[in-house]
Amino acid sequence: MERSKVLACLSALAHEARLDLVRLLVRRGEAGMAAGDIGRELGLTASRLSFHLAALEQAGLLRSQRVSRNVIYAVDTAAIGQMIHYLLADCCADHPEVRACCDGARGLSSLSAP
Amino acid sequence: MERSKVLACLSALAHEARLDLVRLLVRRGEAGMAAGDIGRELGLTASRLSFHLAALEQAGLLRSQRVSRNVIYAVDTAAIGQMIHYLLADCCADHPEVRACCDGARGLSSLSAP
DNA sequence: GGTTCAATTCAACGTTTCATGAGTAGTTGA
DNA sequence: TCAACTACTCATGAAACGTTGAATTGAACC
Repeated sequence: MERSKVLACLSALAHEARLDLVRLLVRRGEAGMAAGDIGRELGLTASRLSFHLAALEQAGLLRSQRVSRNVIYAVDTAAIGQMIHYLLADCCADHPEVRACCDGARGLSSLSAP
Repeated sequence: MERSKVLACLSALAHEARLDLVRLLVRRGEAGMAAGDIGRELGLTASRLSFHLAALEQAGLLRSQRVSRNVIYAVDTAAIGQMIHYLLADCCADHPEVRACCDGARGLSSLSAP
């Protein structure tokens, strides 16, 4: 994944509502979810929802598909994975401690400090 | 790592100059780097540098230490790891494809498309 | 004490982002 | 075609962000 796209993804994820959106949609998997259902689930107004969905889709984190009246949204799990891969490999140069914290739970420095 | 802190980290990283800062400092490791040297390396003015360093430090991604006239900055690798861990585990519910893309290189959807 | 270097803080400005509500476009079924 | 429904777009104002240059603080050296 290119640098500019990673920045777009980070920017898109750096918002409470959009992190909730991704969290919800990841759990729905490939099947995805209709925009209206998402709005009801998360308590977002139609325009706010549309705004945030568009931001995530433009960043490449979501895909949408019209099905009759509804528009079904689903996460692009590969895009999320690639973004994280960029952070780990390119940005952090596969730093072992970053990997450890990422794979494990807390990280070495948290363990060494009481 | 808490949700609000993850949002702060994402927000801090979603900027070109700050991603460069982290990339540079990760490669310096524990030793870190003086603010002036960072500015020369990345071609940032003093106030811009200071602004971005403060943003990263406030998000908990950097630590600073005054040494004589200089202020030495170093990344908190555990914090980066924990942020990524949150994205993988909490936000993406340890989705296998996200993990695969993150550990591997490209991800399944990129492989299936030519 | 005074000077110099390093780094931060501050105010100002323009830009971008966000939330809201109203209005618009596309789809369905009678 | 019409009404009902779903989802999107637009205009507005408020808030946050990013850049700049000047002023300030802190430490070291004469």
